[in-house]
Amino acid sequence: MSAPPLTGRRAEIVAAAARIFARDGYAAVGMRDVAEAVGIRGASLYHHFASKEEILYAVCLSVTQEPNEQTLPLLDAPGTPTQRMAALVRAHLEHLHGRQVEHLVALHELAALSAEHRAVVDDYRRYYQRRVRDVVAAGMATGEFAVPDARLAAFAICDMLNGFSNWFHADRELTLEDVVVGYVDLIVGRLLGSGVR
Amino acid sequence: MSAPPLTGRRAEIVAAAARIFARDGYAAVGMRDVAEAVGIRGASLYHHFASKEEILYAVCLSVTQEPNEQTLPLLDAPGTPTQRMAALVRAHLEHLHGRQVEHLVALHELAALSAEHRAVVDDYRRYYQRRVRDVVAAGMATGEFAVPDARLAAFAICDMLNGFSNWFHADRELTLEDVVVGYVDLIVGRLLGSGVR
DNA sequence: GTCTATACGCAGATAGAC
DNA sequence: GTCTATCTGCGTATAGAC
Repeated sequence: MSAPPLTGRRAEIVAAAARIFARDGYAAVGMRDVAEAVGIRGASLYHHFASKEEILYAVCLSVTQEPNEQTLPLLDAPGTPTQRMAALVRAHLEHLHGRQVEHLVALHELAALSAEHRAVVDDYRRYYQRRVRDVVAAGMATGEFAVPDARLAAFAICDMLNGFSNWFHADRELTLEDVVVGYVDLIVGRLLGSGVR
Repeated sequence: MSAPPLTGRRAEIVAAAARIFARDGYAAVGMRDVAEAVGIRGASLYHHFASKEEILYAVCLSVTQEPNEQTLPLLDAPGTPTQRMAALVRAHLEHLHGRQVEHLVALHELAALSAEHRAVVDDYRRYYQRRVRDVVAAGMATGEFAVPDARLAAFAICDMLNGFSNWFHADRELTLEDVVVGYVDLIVGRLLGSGVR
């Protein structure tokens, strides 16, 4: 069902491409640029990928398929909605931090995917959002969360989390841990919280 | 200092281009496509704009320069930080709603701008974010806002607001007014609020 | 698996008439 | 201000040797 994990040369190409796509924009990057970054010639890339778009697709999958398979299970673990949401926020931010350039590409270049690939990526994103909404609703049912509308809260939470990739720079004032602790508090403690701190 | 307002044919071209760029992605759209949408031939566009990138720049300015000039003054109006922030949230969402396709383009296609134009747009965005952070800090000083870090709260707020363009569809369950009321509550009442409702 | 060489289509931009 | 006609360069992708 899901794509095999990337290994060896393919993984190398995808990593290099993500970095360059994120910096210069997908359209401005040539196959020769990607090839140069891994020390081969442009034509050799076609031994590993059928097209430039296939490389972009692999980049996008690494930040949509992976979180669905690795982060979402936290929502099925034992614990209250409050605890599960806090675990999700932490894991989500830590994952984005490890794949920041890939995520930047996925945020900005979805339009360059083929219709088929775009649909796959969109499905992953929609499902993730749906699961977030479901935990919010679960917390509303237990009385832990005091928000009036789970849909709106889920949009707010996902936008906050994903926005991270756009502004975080490891070399500035804030550390990853600062953001994780701060966002767990903002999201679980304040945005959703019932006021009982 | 600021660009003259768009009028007549130029405005028509920018509006049509924004719609098509938002739907198909800047790179996938040809000058001939933009021209067709306003009922002229591709070459005729060059009477109005020097290049395709200049059209994109005009689109981006309409959702960065405009909010800075029209929405930010609300932060200088009389009233408490709570009141001023609530006014900003409403005005921001209403502005985005009126320029949704332009904003989608600005969110996704910044990489296609020239370095000079990109710098101008980035400056507008940074300044807006800075002003939001300053109101948050002002509310912290008066004790109205109970967040521990103004920077983090400002990122959260801006990402929530701007994310709106990505998911709002006028023909779905939520109306613009639903979102405005809901987000004023989430941001001013809950995220920032001191608990006194 | 990587190379050299090249095909070739597309899209941005120009020239110049009306 | 808009047109027709055209140039031109660039970048994906292929062919085929090593």
